[in-house]
Amino acid sequence: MTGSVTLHDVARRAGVSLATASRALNGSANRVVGEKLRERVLQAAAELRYSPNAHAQAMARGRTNIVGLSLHDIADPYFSAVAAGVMREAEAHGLLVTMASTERRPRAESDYVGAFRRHWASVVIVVGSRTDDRAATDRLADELAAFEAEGGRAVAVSQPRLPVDTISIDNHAGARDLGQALHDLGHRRFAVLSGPADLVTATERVTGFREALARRGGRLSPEHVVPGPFTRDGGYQAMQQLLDLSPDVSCVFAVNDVMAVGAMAAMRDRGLELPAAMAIAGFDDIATLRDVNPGLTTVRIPLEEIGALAVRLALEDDVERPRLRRIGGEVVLRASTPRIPA
Amino acid sequence: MTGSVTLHDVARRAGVSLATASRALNGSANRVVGEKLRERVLQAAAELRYSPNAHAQAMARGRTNIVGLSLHDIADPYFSAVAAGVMREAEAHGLLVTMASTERRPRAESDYVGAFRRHWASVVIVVGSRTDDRAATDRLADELAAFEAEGGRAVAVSQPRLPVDTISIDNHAGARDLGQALHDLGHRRFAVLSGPADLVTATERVTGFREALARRGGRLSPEHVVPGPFTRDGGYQAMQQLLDLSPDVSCVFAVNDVMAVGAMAAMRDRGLELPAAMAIAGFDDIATLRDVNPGLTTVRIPLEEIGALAVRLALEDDVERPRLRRIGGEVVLRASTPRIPA
DNA sequence: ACCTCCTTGGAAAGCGCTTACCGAAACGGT
DNA sequence: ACCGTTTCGGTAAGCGCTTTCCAAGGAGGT
Repeated sequence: MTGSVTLHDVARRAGVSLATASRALNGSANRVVGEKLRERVLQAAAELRYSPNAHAQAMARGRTNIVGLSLHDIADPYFSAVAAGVMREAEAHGLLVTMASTERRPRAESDYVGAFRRHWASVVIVVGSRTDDRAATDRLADELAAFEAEGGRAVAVSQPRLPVDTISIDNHAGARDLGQALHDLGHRRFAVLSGPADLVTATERVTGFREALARRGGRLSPEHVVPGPFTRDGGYQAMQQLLDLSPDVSCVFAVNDVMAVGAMAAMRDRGLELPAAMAIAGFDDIATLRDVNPGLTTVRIPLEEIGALAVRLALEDDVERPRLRRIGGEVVLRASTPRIPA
Repeated sequence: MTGSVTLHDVARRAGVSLATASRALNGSANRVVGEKLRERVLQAAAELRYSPNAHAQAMARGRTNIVGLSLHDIADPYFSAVAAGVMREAEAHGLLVTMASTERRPRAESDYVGAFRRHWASVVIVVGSRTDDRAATDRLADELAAFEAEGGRAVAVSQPRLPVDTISIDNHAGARDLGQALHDLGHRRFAVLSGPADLVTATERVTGFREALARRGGRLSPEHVVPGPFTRDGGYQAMQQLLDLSPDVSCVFAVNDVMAVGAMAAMRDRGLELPAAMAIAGFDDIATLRDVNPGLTTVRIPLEEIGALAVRLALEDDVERPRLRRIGGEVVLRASTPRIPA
């Protein structure tokens, strides 16, 4: 990096000192620069295409306007929706978002928080389901604590048990409501594509669903719970496995929309008619998937709003932390789960 | 920000000078620190949970490991796919990605490049279709030039006419190939949902498509070209408009997949059977939409690979710039465009 | 006319780090 | 035993900016 014009150059060209130039440019509080001088400085800056060095400013001021955002995979519409909310809100506050994809590697999350710490980010947001990996969670908790100890603000999304403000998606209640709604539609014989066993988000959805069935005297036999990756292909394969058992099932709950779409593809590839052959439901209400055919029954989570909320929580002053915000979901019934005639 | 431990603290605790501590920690080139001293420093750093201040390093080194990425809307799967590629490649090179959503505001792009410039980003990538807004394009070109003059590397994706390395998606050829393929399937009466008139990406796709028809002696009458926003809802509305004319059309080309899905929804809402009533094709081959029903015929663009390529181009040394890379698309025929019996 | 107070510009001290440059010690060759 | 080389630690000079402290000058009061 070379040839960049510094404040020094601006000051010289305007014939003033560095101090005056600095004050003229950021209109520093409780100090006023004379009108004509300020004019001169502004003009000089414009002529030179001066652009302040953010790092120098960060050093001198001791803080930055950076939001660090860590998520699993930006190509996943779940995360990109949250990211969109974060960015929208950050932009409204003049903050810049630095983002990292962990690709679900357990250690990456804490590594990235470390990177954000090194950058003196003012806010760090980690979004992504907690896993059972105890060591990784501890490391992350440590790193976040260190970050906050240095004056930063951290918010976790859907990762409870971290020592910071947390936005928790009520997977249990959402799945329970969904289960009840499906039961009310007349379904009795269920299967679940349950995702990875060590993903808390996935297991909460399974247990919530199971609870709903239990309440109504229903059942969910173990062979009807098929684990697999949390992805489209995971849903596809799990569904194939399920179909290989040719089970007596009228309705399948895939623990997220992307998996549900994979499952639908698997059914079609077997020549099964949807939704006649089997009803199917997902979770999340991913925007891009609202037009699949038949329309996918799901639980709507306000993902973008959650991202924005995370930023707002981080920016609030004079509150006691950590806080916990619980976000509920809303069942959305669509054509993929038709009513079963009594 | 306060209470952070500095290199000074580490040096003192290890009983060495700043220089030695610094050298021990980043194993600076051509200078070796004695084994036991290095050990001592590393241990002191670990004990204190030392985390170097990235801004101080940036200042002292005169460069950073930041990639600035500007795109229209991260929630749009097109952009999130490109972003995923950028992040994957950036991570492989130890770079951190700072991202900004312009929400399609013409000025935002240059503003953000300015912000990246202030941060001494080593790489800036701008992705998003160019519009006809001449003033905005000029400003952006200026800002990018200034950025490169200061030693940064910039890459534009699908925005030709910028004075930097450019990855250009061959919309024209892709749409032309698609048009030919559809013609070969037996379609003759076409309509196009053409997107915004000032979006070059959209207009290139329209003209490419039109060219294909012309070559085969086909036609595309003006009333069968319906403009509208580049979004799902834009596709929905444009399709409604088209259907209101109850035109004699057998195949509709929506200039991107998201619009095509909106168009499919509009058809369904009118009770039309897909694909029997009308064939439909899109563009991009968005991964999340590969499982819609009926499968959407489209032109596959390697979006993620394009993002990764952008980073690689920026990092290449000793090449003459600016360069232009043209990326072609590949027609993918699916069930949404059945063959018409002769 | 003198003094005080306020306004406003400048000098300089950092912010935390890297990296010449310098000097001391250790080593080997003769 | 002496001198020329290495080796390796320390000193200090920045990197570009903000901000405190100081000083100079002008306004206003008596």
